[in-house]
Amino acid sequence: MHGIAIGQLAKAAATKVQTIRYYEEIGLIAPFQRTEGGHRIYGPEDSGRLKFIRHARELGFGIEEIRELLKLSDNPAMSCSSADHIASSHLEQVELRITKLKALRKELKRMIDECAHDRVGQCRVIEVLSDHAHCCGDH
Amino acid sequence: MHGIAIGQLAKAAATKVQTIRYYEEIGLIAPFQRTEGGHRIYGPEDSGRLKFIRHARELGFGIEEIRELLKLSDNPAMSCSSADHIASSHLEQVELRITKLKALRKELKRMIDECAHDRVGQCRVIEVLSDHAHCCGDH
DNA sequence: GCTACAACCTCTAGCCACTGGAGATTCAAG
DNA sequence: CTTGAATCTCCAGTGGCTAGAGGTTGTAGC
Repeated sequence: MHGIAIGQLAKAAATKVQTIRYYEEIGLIAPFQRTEGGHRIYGPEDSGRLKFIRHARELGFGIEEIRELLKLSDNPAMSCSSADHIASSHLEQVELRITKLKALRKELKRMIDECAHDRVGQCRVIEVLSDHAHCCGDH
Repeated sequence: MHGIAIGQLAKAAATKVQTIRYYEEIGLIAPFQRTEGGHRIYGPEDSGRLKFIRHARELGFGIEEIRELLKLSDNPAMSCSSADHIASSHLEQVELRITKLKALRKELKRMIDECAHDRVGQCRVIEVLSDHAHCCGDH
């Protein structure tokens, strides 16, 4: 019996066993075979596929985006522009999140810096949270 | 009957009605009274409380953090250092997220920039995702 | 062949912070 | 008194896993 068990696959891609079963459930990856007793058996190419998935997840791609990217990766003759499009719009989202988080950081810093009192009654943190008008940002 | 209905409260704090009921369920905010028919009636101070919650959520605080902040806000005589601590550690988390997102952005940009081919077979996006070794970051 | 025991199986439920919908009831205006 | 908007409760779903119960299989050593 050539092939590896789910535990080995998990270790190879630094994933949890349950996560792999979950990916199977949603149709991202499937064992090419089962043992008589029902244990999953994976081929070596599955390790690459799972790493692909994990890597894309680390880069923040959603499951549907990954499903699309996998389809592209499975068909090397297809146009590259789809992959490019997915990645580009994902980049946009990331840019947006960075911008928002920076504004947030500014707000938090200001809030904390100005809190030099020892009673909550004069606490800037509480005060700023209580009244949106204290904000400088536009959230 | 003085007091406002849940719909008005929702409008005042730019929240959905269901969200307010959810906050009640988890013990963040409660109507001071109900009508005979069971409709919730809120006092004017509830609007401030809800805005406080929403504002803290916008700033990325989790529910448990907000629960703590509300407790502090309800007791103005308490020490300010707790609020400061919550806000500071939250700021740390934000800093961390920004750092990670910036690394991610770099990765994505490089991936997209290098993709100047028209077949997926030569697509950098797919290639980078397939092999972690292509990454410059440390994720 | 037998015994341990690790690894695997399926199924269910939980996480966070909501959001949406079904179907019934209540409130306020005219 | 009628209409219709607003509210009520209860249940299910989102995304991307993660954890656990309770049972079965695979494998190594004797």
